[in-house]
Amino acid sequence: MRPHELPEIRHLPLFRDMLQGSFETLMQGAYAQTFPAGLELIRQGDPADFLHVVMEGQVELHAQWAGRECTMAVVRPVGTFILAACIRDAPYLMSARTLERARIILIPASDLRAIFHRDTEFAVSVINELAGCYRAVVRHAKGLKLRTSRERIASYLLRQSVLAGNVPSFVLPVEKRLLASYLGMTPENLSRALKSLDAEGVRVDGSRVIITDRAKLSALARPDPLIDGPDPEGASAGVALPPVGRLG
Amino acid sequence: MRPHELPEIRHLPLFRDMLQGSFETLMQGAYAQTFPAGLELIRQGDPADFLHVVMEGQVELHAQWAGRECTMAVVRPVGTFILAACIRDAPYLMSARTLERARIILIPASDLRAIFHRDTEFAVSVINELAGCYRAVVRHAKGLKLRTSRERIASYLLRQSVLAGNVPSFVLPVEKRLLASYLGMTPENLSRALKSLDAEGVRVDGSRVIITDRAKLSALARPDPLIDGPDPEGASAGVALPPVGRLG
DNA sequence: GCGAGGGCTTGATCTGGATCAAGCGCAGCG
DNA sequence: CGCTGCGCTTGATCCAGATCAAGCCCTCGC
Repeated sequence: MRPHELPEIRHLPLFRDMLQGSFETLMQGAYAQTFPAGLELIRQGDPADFLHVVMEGQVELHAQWAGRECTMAVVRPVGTFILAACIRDAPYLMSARTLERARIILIPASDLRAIFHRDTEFAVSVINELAGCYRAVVRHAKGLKLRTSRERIASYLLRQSVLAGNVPSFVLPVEKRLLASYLGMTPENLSRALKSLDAEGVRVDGSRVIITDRAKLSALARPDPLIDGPDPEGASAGVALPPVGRLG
Repeated sequence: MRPHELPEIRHLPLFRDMLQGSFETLMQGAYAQTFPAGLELIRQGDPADFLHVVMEGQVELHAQWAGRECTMAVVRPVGTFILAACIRDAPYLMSARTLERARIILIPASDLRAIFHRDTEFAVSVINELAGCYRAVVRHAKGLKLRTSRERIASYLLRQSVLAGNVPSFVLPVEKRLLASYLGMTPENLSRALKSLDAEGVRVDGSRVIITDRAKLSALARPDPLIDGPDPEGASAGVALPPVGRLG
C-alpha cells in the first residue's frame, strides 16, 4: 500500500468516522494490487471474500444470465463495491471487470464483519452506505420501468452535465456500448437515439456532448430528484452510475 | 397496540437481537393504526417520518413519474418498509398504498436513528436488513434487464411454487394487473403471455396456476439463485416480491 | 335482483427497439 | 506504415410488447 493511499481511504464516508484502532486493524489485513485492463476481478456467484476499494482506474459491474450480459454500474476512484455481499457473507450478485489499468485495495470481508460488531460508529457508516446504495438501485429500477430509452438517455446526459458543473458540453466518461448496456438498450439503439436527440437540443460529436438547448432537453428528460438523485444528504451518497460508484 | 403484536415485532430479524431496553424505548414512541383498503399511506417525495411495520393486510410499494406508474414491491405481514429513507432522513423514493384493510405499526424515524447509534446489536441488524433489501432490488433489476417478459413470468411462477412448498398448483397472491406492473409489462401482455405458457407446462384458471410440466417450465425460466434468490442466509432475507416484503 | 364499475381477456393494429448485416474510422501492433 | 480488430454508425428488416378498442364476468352496493 502506498503512503498517500491510507489517508484517502480513511477519508471515505465509509471509513472516516470509525475508531482509529478499528481502522488500523482493518488496514492490517488489507492489501493493494494493480490489475491490467479488461481483467475479470470477480465473477457473480463467487463467495464474497474481499471488499474492493478502487484507487485508480474504472471498474465495471455487470451481470450475466443465459448468455446475455448487462452493465449494472461503473465504479471509479475513490469508491468501493460489493459491500452488501461481504456483509451478508453471500455470493456476489454481480461480476466486476477492469475497464482500464486499475489499482484496488482488498479488505477481507471477515475483518469487516468482525469490526462493525465492535465499533458502533463504523456500523453506522456501513448503514448509511448501504442505505445510499439501496436507494441508488431503486432509482435505477424506477428509470428502467418508468422511462423510455430516449428519456433515459436525455436524463442521463442532463445528469452528467450537472455533475460536471452545469456545463453545456462534456465528454462521455465511458464507452458508448457500455453506456447503452447500462441504460438498458443496444448500442445501435443508443447511436440512433443520440442522433435523434438533435431535435431536442443535443449535439453529439464522437464522445463529446454539447447541450444546445437545455430547456428543450429538460422537457424530454423531465429530471426528477427521486430518480436522478442526488440524495440531499450529499452528492457523494448513492450516485451509482458511470459518474461515480460505490455499489454494494 | 395489541398484546400479541409486541412479541411479533420483537421476533422480526430487524428487532430480535437488540437490547431489551432499546426495544422498549422504540416501542414507546410507536403506535398502531388500521387503514382501509386503497388508502395512500405515503407518497414518494414525502419526508421519511416513520418506519412502517405491516401486521395485517398487504401494502403495495409503487413509483410514479410523468403520469406513469409502476409497482415496485408488495409487503405482507410481518414485514417493514421504507427503512432506507428513514435512516437517511431522506424523501421516500416510493409511494405506498394499502391493497386491503391493513394494520400498521408506525415507528418514528428519529427514534430509530437515535437507537442504532447506541445499540450496536441493533445497528448490525439494520445492516443485515439493508444489505438484504439492496440485494433484492439488484436481483429485480437484473431480471428486468436480462430476461424477456415470458422469462420473467415463468420464473416468477416457479418461484411462487417453490415458496408455497414446491406444490404444482397455487393461487396468485396478488391481482394480475399488479403482477404485470411488478414484472414490468402491461396487463394485456401478461394475459396473453400466460396463455402462451400453456405450451411450456403451465395452465392458468383465473388466479389459480397449475404447473403441468415443471421441467419444461424450468427450461424456459432457467431459474438462477443470483436472480430469483433466496439468499442462502435465510429464506426470510431479501425476497422482495409479491411473496414477501420488507423493503427500505 | 339489478345495475355499475373494475378486472380480465381477446382482437386488431402500431411502434419502439432488437436483430442482422455491412461499411467506416481510429488505435494498437507487428 | 499498413494490417487488423474493435467500437461506432447506418440501413433494412423483424418482432415483442404497447396501445386502442370492445366485450365478458364477477363483485359490490343499492
